[in-house]
Amino acid sequence: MSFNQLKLTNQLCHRLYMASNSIVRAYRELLHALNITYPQYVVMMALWEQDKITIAELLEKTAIDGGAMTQILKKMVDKCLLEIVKDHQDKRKRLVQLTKQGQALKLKAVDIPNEIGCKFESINSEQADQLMRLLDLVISDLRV
Amino acid sequence: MSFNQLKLTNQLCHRLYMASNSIVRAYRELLHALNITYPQYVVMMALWEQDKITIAELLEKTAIDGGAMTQILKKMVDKCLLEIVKDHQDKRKRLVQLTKQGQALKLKAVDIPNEIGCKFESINSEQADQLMRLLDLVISDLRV
DNA sequence: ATATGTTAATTTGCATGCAAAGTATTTGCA
DNA sequence: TGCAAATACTTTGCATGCAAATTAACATAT
Repeated sequence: MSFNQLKLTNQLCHRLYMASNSIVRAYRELLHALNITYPQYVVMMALWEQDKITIAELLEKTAIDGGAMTQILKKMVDKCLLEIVKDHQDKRKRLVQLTKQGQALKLKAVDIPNEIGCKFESINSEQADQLMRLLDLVISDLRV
Repeated sequence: MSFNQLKLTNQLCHRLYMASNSIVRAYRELLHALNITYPQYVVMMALWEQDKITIAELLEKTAIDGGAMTQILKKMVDKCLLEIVKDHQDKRKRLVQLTKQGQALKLKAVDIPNEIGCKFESINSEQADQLMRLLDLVISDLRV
């Protein structure tokens, strides 16, 4: 691998780091009205799609760290967005379930994707698609 | 914008979030031997390229948050990797300068880019280049 | 049936990322 | 000259991300 490519890889990683921070910052602004953070929004998205799933399934869907998830869910319970109930089949497991408030928040969040989409002025549908495919390669390569 | 594209944008953001976390995790492993974190490595990269610059310039180069930078530099001073000296021209400014140890670490870090590069098995040079260009668009669009 | 290993979650400790408030300095302008 | 606005940083408080250690509950092999 050439020197230039080595430098490219380093720069690529730095760009990914910058882009991710930018994304979270952009969402922060929009989510402020809903009083949730980006990781909390990701959790809500997962639950709006499929409610009453185990924490393990939620971890799988969101790719959020397990240790962080415990804290995040705790805060969301405090906000009355969801509740955590025991699984009587397997007492190790716990099920995450939206409250009425949590379900209702979906309506308030309906414009978020559009508002985020509007920020991507210079990226068209094909580029977004391509970017997504490339990111999947990165994620897949880095998965041990 | 169609529903599918809205969903795509959301997924794109999530992928960026996942990819960035994966990158930092991958570096963590490699940087463990050097006893520094990824943001600290980014600071070192900037200083190896140009030493004795102001904190503002370092913020510009690294895209690290100002509040975080103060803490990061403090830890790096504790590790004797760099020192912070006053700028006599403008007493508001402070200059960041590598110590001998900080300079010497460059040699130990010489293989890092290659080791990271090796992890990207399924991405060739052109794809990396393209990914970088797309990320620049994202970063640019999200910059207020 | 019991010891061992595996799973599902939580806890802890450390390092950011970021907004907002605070502290010096320096500039710019009336 | 004098003072408000702009700069360059630091501090504080809150929310993760992650590794490592723990706890509780299943699974399995012997």
